[in-house]
Amino acid sequence: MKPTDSEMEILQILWTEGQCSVRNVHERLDRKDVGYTTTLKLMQIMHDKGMVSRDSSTKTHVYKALLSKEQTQHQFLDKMIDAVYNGSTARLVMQALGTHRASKEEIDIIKAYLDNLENS
Amino acid sequence: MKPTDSEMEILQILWTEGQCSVRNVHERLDRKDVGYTTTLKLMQIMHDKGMVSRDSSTKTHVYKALLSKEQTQHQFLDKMIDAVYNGSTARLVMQALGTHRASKEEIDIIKAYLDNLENS
DNA sequence: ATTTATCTACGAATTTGTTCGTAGATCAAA
DNA sequence: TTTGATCTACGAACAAATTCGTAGATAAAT
Repeated sequence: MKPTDSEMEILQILWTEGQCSVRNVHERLDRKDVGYTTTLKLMQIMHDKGMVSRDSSTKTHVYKALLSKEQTQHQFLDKMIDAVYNGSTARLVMQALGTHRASKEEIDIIKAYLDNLENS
Repeated sequence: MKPTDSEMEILQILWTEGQCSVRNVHERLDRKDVGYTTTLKLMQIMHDKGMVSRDSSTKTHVYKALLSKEQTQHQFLDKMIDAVYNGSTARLVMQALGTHRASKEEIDIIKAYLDNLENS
């Protein structure tokens, strides 16, 4: 099940924070200001869908992401490469590097990574 | 204006084919079988939105993409890097390379590309 | 000329995602 | 123990995207 855009924003927060109350997430949600109950509802839906777990032993429930960050990102990437780049990873990579001007450090990291890939 | 998923599928076809009738697109649209009029309606909407041009001088109208392929891909990539990778291009690139095992040729192309980037 | 196939236009149903208001529970503070 | 702040639950409004059915035009085939 593919997370929606809003769900993705929430997952991002949960992945970095580890665990969060609704208010916690709501405060970190910088996007266009939206009511608190909207965030609440979204997270309830995510719980229904099984994307997050919920500890409801206290009044303020605590949520954790159940979807793996890597797997979810991977899933998005797959879809993107397929839908937008007709299956060519290289084309995506080059466009990403070309238009998003990575820093020298980043480039070096990537080169090292590539060397490693080639030698295995 | 950001194309929806369905619109993106149609744009892909238009980009590769150059120009298409609705039936043309409909036949190349492999996804879950959907009625012909659905495809028609989608393309009409895309025309309303200004994403495609339409030659209606003949009974069977002929459509062309108006959105640039590169620009649209770029736009998607931006959003993806931001929403899914917290803004880190390097992370996206490495995950793309890690899980989509590019060929040696592709890797070499990318390395050359990186060298070029660094020397400018 | 009539039938048949194919096309467009378009309203409307459906589905999915987002938003909020309200009601009731819980807890802390006055 | 009453008040006020904060929480959850949930129905419902709203919005956007997708789907299809039907009607009418057009062109080709019989």
